[in-house]
Amino acid sequence: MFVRGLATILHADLDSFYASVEQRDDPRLRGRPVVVGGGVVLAASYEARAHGVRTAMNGRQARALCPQAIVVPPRMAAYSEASRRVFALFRDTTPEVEGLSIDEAFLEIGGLARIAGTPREIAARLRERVAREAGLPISVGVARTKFLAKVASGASKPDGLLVVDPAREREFLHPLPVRSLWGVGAVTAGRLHEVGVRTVADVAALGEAALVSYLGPAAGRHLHALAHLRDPRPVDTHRTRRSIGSQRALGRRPRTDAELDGILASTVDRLARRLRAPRGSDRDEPDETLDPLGAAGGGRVCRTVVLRVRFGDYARITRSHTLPVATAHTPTILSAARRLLRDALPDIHARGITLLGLSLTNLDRDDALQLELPLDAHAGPALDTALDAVRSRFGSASVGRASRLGHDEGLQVPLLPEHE
DNA sequence: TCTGGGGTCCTAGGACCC
DNA sequence: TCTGGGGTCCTAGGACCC
Repeated sequence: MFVRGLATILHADLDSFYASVEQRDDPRLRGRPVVVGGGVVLAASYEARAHGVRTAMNGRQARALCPQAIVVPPRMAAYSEASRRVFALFRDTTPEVEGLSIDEAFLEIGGLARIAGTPREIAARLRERVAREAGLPISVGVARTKFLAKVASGASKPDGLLVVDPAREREFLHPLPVRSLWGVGAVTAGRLHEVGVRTVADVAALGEAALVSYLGPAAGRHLHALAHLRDPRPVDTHRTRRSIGSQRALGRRPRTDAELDGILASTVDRLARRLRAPRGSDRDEPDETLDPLGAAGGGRVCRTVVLRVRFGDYARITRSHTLPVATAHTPTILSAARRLLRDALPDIHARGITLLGLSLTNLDRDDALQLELPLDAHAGPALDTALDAVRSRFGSASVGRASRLGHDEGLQVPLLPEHE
């Protein structure tokens, strides 16, 4: 019997996901080193990892480390389908699922004790179902907080289960290297190493003010809290996508302006289609994992267009433009993207270009009601009245991000009906 | 180590407003 | 007219994650 308020968050993480799908679908690959992706390693099976092959490593290096590796091209559609199947099992475990990526999610399992057993039993049953019904190995961590659950699933890999006893959190976490703190990458780890901080215990021994002075207010406070086992973030089932983007590496050879324009136009076309499509419908993006409203919702609109360029020397820049009104109209987005590219052309001519990309951000739902509110004492009551009206029609509604309508003209506030 | 592709969040400065 | 404080939005860059 477990006590509510102790171990209640489950982090589930499929093991070398793409490679596992390949081994599942082709028995000849089982037990053998498999590398997905030729130019760059997108995923490596544990047999390949044993030879030092790692994700994001370049293909040549991977083949040098493990000549016997079987290299297969990625099959994104198969991975999306596998992800959908596994997420259905997550949602069958608990309605409170927060997808983090195609192969990873948090599940809130507090409150399930009566009907489903202890956290360990729930986790073991989930792992067994994913193995049997999706044919994939999955590692699961269970703990009192998101962060500890994630560290636990990582520590249990591959194909493991680790439940962190709330009485032993400190002894589990403190010996780990700082790099295992969520948000500490190569740069932050280097900065901490400079001041002699190597383990989570070292971080915990530092005052919050010292961490803030090394790393800035957000990162400093965040790390201080994590090292002291504080992580109040709840499992958020309503996360929605904040941007969509696409980029293409171009190699080193020179490109004509016309070529770049063609790449830009096809990128805009693809992104605008993804924007307009009902969420959860596009093949290589299991959006519904991040957006449970996806199936019911309409399309989206964007307000900001971001051009991404990597020059011949691999230095990167971004250039962005925010439109006066949100849109999913291909020609509108394309003309904004073209203006950004045109302004970057002199630099591109001088330095060469090795990557061109575009992101669309400031996303909203296109069925949001754009409510215009005065900037005065009537705004609050007017918003309440409008929310009541939307809720009486749709059942429930939430308030989106407000934006200003010029100087003194008021606020524009999207009201998002929540179907069902 | 000669470097993919998809994302998230934070910071900092300038413009502008009250 | 000058000065100050507080706030938002936009842009650019950077760190980090899978």
